[in-house]
Amino acid sequence: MTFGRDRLHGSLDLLVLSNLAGGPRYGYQILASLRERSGGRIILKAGTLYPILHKLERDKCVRTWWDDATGRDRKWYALTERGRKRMESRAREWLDYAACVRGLLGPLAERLAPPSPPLDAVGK
Amino acid sequence: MTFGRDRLHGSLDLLVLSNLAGGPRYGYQILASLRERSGGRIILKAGTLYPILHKLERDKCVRTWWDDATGRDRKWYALTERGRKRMESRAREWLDYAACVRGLLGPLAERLAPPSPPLDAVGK
DNA sequence: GCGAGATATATCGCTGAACTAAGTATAGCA
DNA sequence: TGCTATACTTAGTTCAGCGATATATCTCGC
Repeated sequence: MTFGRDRLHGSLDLLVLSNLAGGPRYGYQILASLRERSGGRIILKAGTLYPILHKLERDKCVRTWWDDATGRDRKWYALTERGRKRMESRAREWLDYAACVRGLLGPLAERLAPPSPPLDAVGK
Repeated sequence: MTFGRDRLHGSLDLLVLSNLAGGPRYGYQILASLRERSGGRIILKAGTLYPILHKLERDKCVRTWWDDATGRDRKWYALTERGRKRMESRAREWLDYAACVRGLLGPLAERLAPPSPPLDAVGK
């Protein structure tokens, strides 16, 4: 199942920021990285990603430069200190909200819970 | 901290459905219930809730009736079987997405993780 | 008995994040 | 020579949640 607009809403910039936390990347690479690392469930369109990157750049959360050394013109993005801070606060908020929803779902969450701890060794 | 529009987006109907899973409620009661059970962090406005309830009603996910026995005119909402099914599928999707994001955040999530299992008895 | 504030529901218009769609341009391969 | 993948950009659309506003009743203090 691929996650749509409703699911992604409000967490996309966090996903992009955290993706850049692994080191500088160029746009197209971020698309592929998110697709792969999500198991093909987060498929961003270019028209969705680039405006986000432009905004992060405007906000000085990423620093950018062009590189055409490989023949291909690529625009690279690297997280700034400001970007790292924003990532952390956005992550904190997101995790907090997720915990809150889980709490509200209560037993329903327990029952459907499978995927959260992938290191669940407790035999059923 | 109260969660804003970006956080709530796409999970509000799930929250409403799951709130109704505890038994029939009327609109104003749902507002109060969500506010309290979230520790004051999910504050819905009437103008947000009622359109959601109307849509759930149109979709036959809730059954409704008016009751003025107490003097107050109240419109009660009860989950239908169809609504219960939608709640489950929406919950499954949400939990799945949350797990996916957690996975993408990786060590960042571990580091900021505190709130997720409130029943954490494992001594530190 | 009268105003203030809580209770209770409804609707309209706005905002902005994410999407669609379309465009530009080059590399590599059949 | 075209087709596909790579790589970035921008203009226009959609629609969920929000703010503002309207209506009406109940309760409490004064």
